[in-house]
Amino acid sequence: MERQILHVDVNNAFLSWTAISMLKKGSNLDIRTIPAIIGGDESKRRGIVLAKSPIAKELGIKTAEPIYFAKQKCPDLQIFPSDFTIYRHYSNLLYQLLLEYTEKVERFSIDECFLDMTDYLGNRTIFDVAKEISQRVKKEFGFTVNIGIATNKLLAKMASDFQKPDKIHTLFPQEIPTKMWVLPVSELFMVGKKTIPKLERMGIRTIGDLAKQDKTILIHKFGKFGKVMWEYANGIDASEVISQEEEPKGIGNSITLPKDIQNIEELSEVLLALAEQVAFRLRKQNKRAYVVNVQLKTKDFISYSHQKKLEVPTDSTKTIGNVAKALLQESYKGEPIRLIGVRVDNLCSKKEIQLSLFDTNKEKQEKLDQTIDKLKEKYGYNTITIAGKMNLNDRIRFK
DNA sequence: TCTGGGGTCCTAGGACCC
DNA sequence: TCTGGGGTCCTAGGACCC
Repeated sequence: MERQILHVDVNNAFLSWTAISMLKKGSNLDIRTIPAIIGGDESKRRGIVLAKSPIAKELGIKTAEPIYFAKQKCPDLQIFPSDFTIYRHYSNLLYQLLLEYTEKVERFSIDECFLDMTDYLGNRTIFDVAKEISQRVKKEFGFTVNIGIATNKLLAKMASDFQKPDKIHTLFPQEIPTKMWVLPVSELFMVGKKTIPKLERMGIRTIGDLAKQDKTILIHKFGKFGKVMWEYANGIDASEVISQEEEPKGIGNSITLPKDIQNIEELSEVLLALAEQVAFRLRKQNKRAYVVNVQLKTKDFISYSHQKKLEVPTDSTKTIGNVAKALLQESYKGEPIRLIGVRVDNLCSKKEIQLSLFDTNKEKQEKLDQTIDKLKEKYGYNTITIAGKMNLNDRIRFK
């Protein structure tokens, strides 16, 4: 039996959500109607485009490009900062609305959901449901979505990407040649900027070219990824809509420094602050981590990382901080650093750990962490900080 | 020209074991 | 002298997504 899948994608999510939030606060300017973007802070060297208005798009401005470039394309571009508290709010509203139609809703990202409507249609058609969702979102929340209708997630996602905004598209198997194969191969999900030239050299320009390419050649050249690409090009995707929120596999915190830092003591300070946040989030999830990883990016945009697997998984601020510091000392080559980050991986849930008993020092540390966490929950994240971070807050902004 | 931050998954090579 | 093959674990790096 063919499945009935919807992909709901918020149009210009960050910009639309910022727009309606501004309107609600009494602004009489709808930034969706002017050349505008949501962007990072250029003075802090985080100046990239996160979302763009339709007019900005017409002027050739692209998501993730430097704001510097965007301004050259449009000198009177209006730039607004991002606010994830607002985005989470609207994302949740949308999610709750979608749950009224089926319990099988997958939150694919902050602004995209998949719905498996197969067993939830009753006497309605999938088109009725898509239309109703589209109209209700617009009327009840004030933003628009694109909806893709198909028999699997990949096709539904490709469909929602067709013409925007505020559109419903289908991509049924018989429509693949006329609607999908004609598109440039770069439009296919998972075909990124490194793969495009490789395919180009093989004479593959459209998704159709890729679909008709010999699968074994692709597998030989790209391994597993070749198989996936070929299947996607042919509209094959058996993956299920995962309604259950998946457990995180790792937690990271990184920052582009407002200025390059070449001093290991200063880098250590930043690292400890980042580690503190990672440990806090880890404990909030009731998890512990086996692997601690430190990532560095030089002023020349060369990235490298160093990691260590622990004998015993940890959620302790002190342990993660100390390991991270040691990793930094082992790997830092002395160049000016643009970005520094800490992440933890190989997580396990707290329950499944056999506690090493009689470790009074560790117990003390745990109690301290718990106390701090409670204060953070109650009074805000920056209430209590590790020594040395206080003066750092002036230089860096934390989430 | 200037280039975020959060993730996931895959691969390749070396260490080590039997 | 000449010197296996397979498996697992760990690390580093790279590709992709939003």
